[in-house]
Amino acid sequence: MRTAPSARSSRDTSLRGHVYAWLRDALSAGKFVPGQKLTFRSIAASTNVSLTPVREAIRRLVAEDALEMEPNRSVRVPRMTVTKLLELRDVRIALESLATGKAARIMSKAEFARLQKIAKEIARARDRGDVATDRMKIREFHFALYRAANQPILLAVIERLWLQTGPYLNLLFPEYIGSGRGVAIRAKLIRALRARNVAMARREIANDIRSALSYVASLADESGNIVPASMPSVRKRRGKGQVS
Amino acid sequence: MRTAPSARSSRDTSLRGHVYAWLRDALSAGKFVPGQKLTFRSIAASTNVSLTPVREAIRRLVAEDALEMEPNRSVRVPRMTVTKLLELRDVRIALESLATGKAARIMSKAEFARLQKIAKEIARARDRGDVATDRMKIREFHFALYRAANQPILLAVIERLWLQTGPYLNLLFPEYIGSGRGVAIRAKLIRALRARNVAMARREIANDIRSALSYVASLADESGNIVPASMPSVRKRRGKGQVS
DNA sequence: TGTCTTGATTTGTGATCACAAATGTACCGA
DNA sequence: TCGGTACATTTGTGATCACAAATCAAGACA
Repeated sequence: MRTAPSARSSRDTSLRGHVYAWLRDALSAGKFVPGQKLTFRSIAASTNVSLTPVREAIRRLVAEDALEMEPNRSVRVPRMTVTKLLELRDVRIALESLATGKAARIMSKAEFARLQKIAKEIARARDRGDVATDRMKIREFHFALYRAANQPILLAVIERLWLQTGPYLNLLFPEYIGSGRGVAIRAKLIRALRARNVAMARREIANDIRSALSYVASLADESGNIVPASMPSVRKRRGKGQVS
Repeated sequence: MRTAPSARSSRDTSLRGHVYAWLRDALSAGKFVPGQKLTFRSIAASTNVSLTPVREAIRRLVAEDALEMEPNRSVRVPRMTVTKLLELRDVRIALESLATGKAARIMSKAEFARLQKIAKEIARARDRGDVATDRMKIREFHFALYRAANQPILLAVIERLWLQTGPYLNLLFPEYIGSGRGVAIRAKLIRALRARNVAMARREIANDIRSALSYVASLADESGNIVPASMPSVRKRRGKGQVS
């Protein structure tokens, strides 16, 4: 297996690293309600550690824009808006095109094969309706590609952006995913990579990101807010973290 | 005056914010030797605070890749290499071109004027050989432009990248700066912006970054390391943080 | 009923302490 | 002279405490 969601903090044995991973995974999985306030002590209780490591973990997430810290010094799960999502879309297109272009030039046969294999696994998971591994494999596909570019700084920036896009990619299921748009693009992408056609590879990855995130953006309500799927039966005590 | 180096942490009255700003400015100014190990207690002593806020400030810098944390849990000032610098160059080109393109579309007259004014101030500082304000104004010019793009996420990412490029831009003085290459590009850039010529504006900002950072990269020694200028008379006790 | 005030509680911040891992140093044997 | 071991010191980590700012909950008054 060895999924290793984040390549950078793999072997972090510290408590702070543990809390960080716990929070990051919870955020990615959409286990928090956007706008929800997180208190240090409640997280400390959930993870069975003292305040100290919790504080440092939260501070890191804040630095990565995965959490927001308000002037009144309370931390909240960021809300997603169309504006923000479209901005993330454009930044991701710029950076992931760059990474794809670099990868197209230097990828090895083994890396082509790995991509192909992951694409097959995505198709298989999709056939049996396994949304969880479908999502995981999509992420794996993208990062296998970007890692092949051999650009650690670029990779780190892209990882942070994915952390922000976080749970909202769940909204692609089942409609967008079912449309087969992603499959077609991925096929063309692999073909372009194999041919070392840099321009075409860049175009395809850009298409993939653009169509997916534009679709998610189209799901916004009238006030521009976007609510992630797979949420934990929304808390009764509304009003607290909601409209502000 | 009101320089406000980082728009995000402007009004941070906390001790941790103070330490963060202190460290960030010291890093940007090249007051630390690359590879130098920083101890929590020494920074706490320098800033007259306890370990707690120092730890959180350092953690933030680490998250922003402005400091490195080794597996043996010691934090060091990152060393710059040609490889890293060229990667930063390409990422910066991608993102700052994007920001410039957006800005070109929506900039107001007032913002054009502000850019023009800063360009004049750069020229004036240069005439009197004032390197310090020259550098500061160049930064101001770029960020006035990027801020005009009205893309907060993009701006935050760009800020982090500049933090990494940090003191190495000092190496542009006096040779590259004296070549007048930057001045010519900036003039064309402003013209393109005024004409709302997106493609040309993007091309010019890309040229600016590419030529500047490629020049810095050319200053690397035979082993690929790059040493910043304006350093504090290198510590006698070598061997500690040097070649490893 | 709605608004302001007052007091109780929650919550983030910073300092301090204890401890273990990492580092440095002196001493020993080959 | 070189390599390794034992001990002392430094240094990051995590827990705990004190405190002030923020938040909440009643109660008073209009």
